[in-house]
Parts: sequence; C-alpha cells; structure tokens
Amino acid sequence: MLKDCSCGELNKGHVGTSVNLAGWVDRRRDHGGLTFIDLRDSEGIVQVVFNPKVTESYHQITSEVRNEYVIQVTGEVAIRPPGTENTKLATGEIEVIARSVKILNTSKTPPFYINEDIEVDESLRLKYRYLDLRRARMQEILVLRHQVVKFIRDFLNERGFIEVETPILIKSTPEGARDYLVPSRIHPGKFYALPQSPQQIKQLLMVAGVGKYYQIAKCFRDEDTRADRQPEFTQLDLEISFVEEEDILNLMEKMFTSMVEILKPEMRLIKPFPRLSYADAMESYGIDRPDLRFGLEISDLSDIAAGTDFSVFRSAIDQGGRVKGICAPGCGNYTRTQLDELNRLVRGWGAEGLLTISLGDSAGSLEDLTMEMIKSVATRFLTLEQILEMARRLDASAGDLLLIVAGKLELVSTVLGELRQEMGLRLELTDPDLLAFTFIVDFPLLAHDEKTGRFEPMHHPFTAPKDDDILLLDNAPEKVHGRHYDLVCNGLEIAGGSIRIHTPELQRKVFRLLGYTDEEMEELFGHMLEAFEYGAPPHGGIAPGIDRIVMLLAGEKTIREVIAFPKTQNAVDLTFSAPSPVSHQQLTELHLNIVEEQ
RNA sequence: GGCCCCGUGGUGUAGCGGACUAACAUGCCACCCUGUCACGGUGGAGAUCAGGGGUUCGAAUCCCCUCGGGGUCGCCA
Repeated sequence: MLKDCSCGELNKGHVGTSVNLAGWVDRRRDHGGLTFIDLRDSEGIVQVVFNPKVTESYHQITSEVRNEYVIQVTGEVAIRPPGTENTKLATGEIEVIARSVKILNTSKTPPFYINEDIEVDESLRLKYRYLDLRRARMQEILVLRHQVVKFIRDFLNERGFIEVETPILIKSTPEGARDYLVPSRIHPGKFYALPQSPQQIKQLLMVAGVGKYYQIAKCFRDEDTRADRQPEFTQLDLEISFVEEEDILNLMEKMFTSMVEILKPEMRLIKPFPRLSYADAMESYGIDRPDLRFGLEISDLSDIAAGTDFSVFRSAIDQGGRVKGICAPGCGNYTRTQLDELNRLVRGWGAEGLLTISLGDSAGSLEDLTMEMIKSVATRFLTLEQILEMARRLDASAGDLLLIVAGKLELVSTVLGELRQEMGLRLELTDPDLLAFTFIVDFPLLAHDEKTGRFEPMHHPFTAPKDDDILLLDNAPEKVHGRHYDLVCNGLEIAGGSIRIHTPELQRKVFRLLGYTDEEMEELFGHMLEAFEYGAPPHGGIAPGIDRIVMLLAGEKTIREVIAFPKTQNAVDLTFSAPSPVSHQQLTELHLNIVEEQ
C-alpha cells in the first residue's frame, strides 16, 4: 500500500508515530514560510504541516501542489500547538508534520468545487460524475446506500433467506412496461429482453424448492423517467414459499423499522405501520400512495351539497358525480392572488374549478362565525348552516379555508389528492425527519382499461385473487380483490408485492380474463404454466425499491442523488455519452439495419 | 407527445428595454506572508449573456425556433 493509515482515522493515540498517508489535496494554505495542506482520503481529512526546516524540497512542493493533486506524505503525527486545535475537524487535535512528499498525480482545476457543498448544475455534475462523487455529501450517500444493502442482506440472511442471482438476458413478455431489448447474434431476428423485475424467475425458484429467496436485483424499464424513476433501478426482490400476506407485511415492517432505527436513529417512524385499504386511501387521500405525514383528509360533502342552491354542486350530483373537499388550516386569510393560483392549479389537474370558502381571517370558534365573515363566490347560494356543516365535516375552525371540488368521483379524488399534497408542502407539513410508512391492502385484482376495453392487472398477472372472491372471477371480475399489498412512505411507493397464483388452472383463468388466447398463453407464459404442473408451492413476495428507500433516508428529492451513475430525463448517461452509435460491423453481426427517421 | 421552470466568466449568483465598456463572490494566475484551517494582503487574466432568427433607434433583458437540464401529465403489468 502507498499508505499505512487513513487521514480520517488519525487521532491522539497516533501522536509520536511516523505515518505514510496518501490522498487528495482538499485545500492548501500557503503562509510563505509555512504551508498547511488538508489531505483528504475516503476516510476523512487531516491537516499536514509543511515546514522548510523539516520537509524535504519544501519550496518545490509547495509551489507546485494544487487542489486535487494526489500526494503521498511521510511524517510524524503531532499534537497541535495549544490554541490551534480545530474543533470543526474530527482530526482537529492533531496534525502531521511532513518529512517528505511525493506528487503521485497532478490535477487540472476541477470544473466545480470538490471541497465545498455548493449546488452545481446537475448536467455538469453528471458529466464529471467521478468528481461529483468525490464530494463529501456524495461519499456519505454512497456509504449510506452500502449500509442499507448490507443491512438488508444481514437481516434476511439471519432469517434463512438465500441470495440467488438470476439472468439479465431473458425473454420479452408483453404488457407491463416497455422492454429493453438485446439483439441476438446467434439467432437472427430474435431478441433477449432485460428483466423489468425477476418476477417470473423467482416464482420458478419457489417451484424449485428455494424456501426463502432474495436478490439485490437490477431492473430495466424503457419508460420515461421521473424524480423517482430511472430506466434502470435496483430492487430488493424477495419471495417465500408457503407464505401468507401477514408474514410478508410483518417481515417488511420489522426490516424497515430496524433499518431506520439502526442506520438513521434521528429519523422518526410511526409504529406499527398503519394499514389502509385501497378504497379508503382513494376516498380519503385521492391516491393509492398517500403521504401520511399530515392529515388534510378529503371528506365527502355530496349530501350537504345536494341540499344547496349552488348549481355547480347540484349539476355535479345530478350527473352522478360527487362533491368533496379538504380544509387548509389557517388559510382563511389567503389573498385573491393565492386563491387564483390554487384555482389555476386545480384546472391544470383537469377539474372545472375550485370552490374556496374562507372561514374568516382569524382563528376562533366555528360558532362565532357570521355570514359576513365568510368569503366565497358561492355565499349567496349557501346558508350559514350549510357552510358550517361542511366545515364541521372537514374538521375546520374559524380562520381556515375550505377547498371544494365537484365533478366525477375519480376526477374529484385525483384533483383533491394533488391539492392536498400541494397544501401539505405549502403549509410545511411534510416533516423531512418523519417516515410515515403505511401498507395499502385490498387492491382490486383488475382494472378496466377504457381505451382497449380490456381488463388489465392492477399489479401483474401472477397475483392471486382473494379466496373469497374467486367465484366472482366468472361473472364480476371487476369486483375481485387481489392478494396484493403495497408499502408506501411519505407519498412514495416503496414496495409492491402479492401472494401469487400457484395452480395452472387459476393462472389460465386469469390470463383468459386478461384477453389472452390459449396459444398466446402457451407461447408467452408456457414455462410458468408448465412449472405450476409440478407441485408448485403456494408462495408470495414483495419488491422494495432500493433507490427510493435510500433517497428517503438520505433526505434527497430524486433517486439520481443516490445512484452512482444515473441517467438524465432523456435516459442519457452524460458520463459515458450513452447511448451511442455502433459500427456497421457490429450491426451486421446482429443482423440489424438502422432505419432513418423522417 | 402535452404543459411548466431553468440556461450570464471555471463555479455560484446579480442585472430583466438605454447609465452594461455586463456587476459581485469564489475559483484561477503572479507576487508577499512561519500557526492557518472558507488563512490573509497586493495585482492580474477570464463572458461570442446556450445557439439561431426576429421586434426595436437600441436586446443579456421582449417574441419565435432549436439545443441542453429539470418538474409533471401521458407512460411506469
């Protein structure tokens, strides 16, 4: 080794010893006759003192060395002179008196600061990701991510799980996300697909008699990116045979609570994780992944609205729609501009409009409110009693603002769900140190697709229907609930899983409901159906997204921050400039021709 | 594919129709400095204001297009 200890690990115990250090120049302070260099390696920073009386070739070294130069230092660890300790530095009680120095490599001036935590243009960071990752913040995140994965492995290993690697080159199966395809050289015109998840393979492992499987698995989906979505991402994929819902949920609750308590003790959890049915989540939060760090729940006001003279309410209800609302506490004093902005947002989400009712501009009791204190465009169509009834239903007080949307149920829910999230942010109710995990259960098995007129799986086609609902598969498939569960945290879907189908009969029945012919079933899923013929055990699992978990624990806003080399919104890797053209020879070998786009 | 936001020395920002010959901080270069730690001091270099087109007597500033980055809807079994 070019070093016999790390910069960050030095302490008073090393005083008097001679050490070899190697690292990057974090900063240099040249006093003419005396120079300090903060030397940085992956473990931390230590101050090295260069003294012309002690350090060989002092003048040459200090005039040449610049930030980010890679140097090797031999010297004595010494206690710092009294009064010159630096409490901001972990190694601030000591310093290294350099005897000799060697420049291992020079460095151009970096395109952005390595030694300061300053926000830099993201595309520049991504182009020079290897420099970006050198920064302390990114080093912390790399370590945290490692700790999370290590925690997961330890936790599952202790419980009898084994990690099994599964292929990256597999078969394209339809629906779901768009596949990334890999052309076959050996089989002209045929393609492998990269796994969207190892779903089918892990089920085959269950048939193979692996009782408890897991894998830190790369997954690939050729869909547009988001702050929490990348073309390739990492899942903890796990599957257990002879398992039931309760086992999986308990395992996950234990894993995530222990993980947070050990790795991020400063963050708070709500225990036990609350459980919400899909229907209740949609009803109260307008979304199947609610942020439960705050309330602002949605309530149905349809019955009250039906009794009013307000035509917007009446016509929505006459057309089978609903009137629902939320209460924004303390927002009764919102200005016209602020209210207009909320209206614009709501229209942007597809609603006809937003009815705002201001319950006065100062806090107090509902009972003291008079019609004169209430501000709303609808005041002349509503009685004081009707307004108070809505306010009570929304758990509002004087000084609050009621936000009400009328229309078709689905739209009203979605819009209020968005508005709720927006108000949660504006009112700063989204405490970054709180992790509000919640399980969402009782999903419908299928969703009806308006465009194709077909049923689509809510989760995936291998999810088992609830036993009590199996008879409904024949005549009312839309009413069937699946044995599917999600884990949600702070408005993010953290994990999704289910108890799977394990008999060929039921699997065929579900495929048929999804519109597959017998021939398609055999061609696309024959391997699964056949496997189920050979004593497939009941089994189920779940797949938490590693990137999203680390993002939450790191307090970051995008998963790009917790991925070493992420892609841009356009799915481009700026470090490598991928994707890139390939040679004609490569294309020929793969039996491919490029068609020029218009 | 739709909607929205952003693009000014290396970096981060200011400037938002005329006083811009583009400001500030930091970084960079040179010189000075033996106890600093975001060291300090003096001096200096560094910007086709993302690119193109237009409006105007005059554009970093207004409009259009393109490119790049981001957010989001669609999409994500």
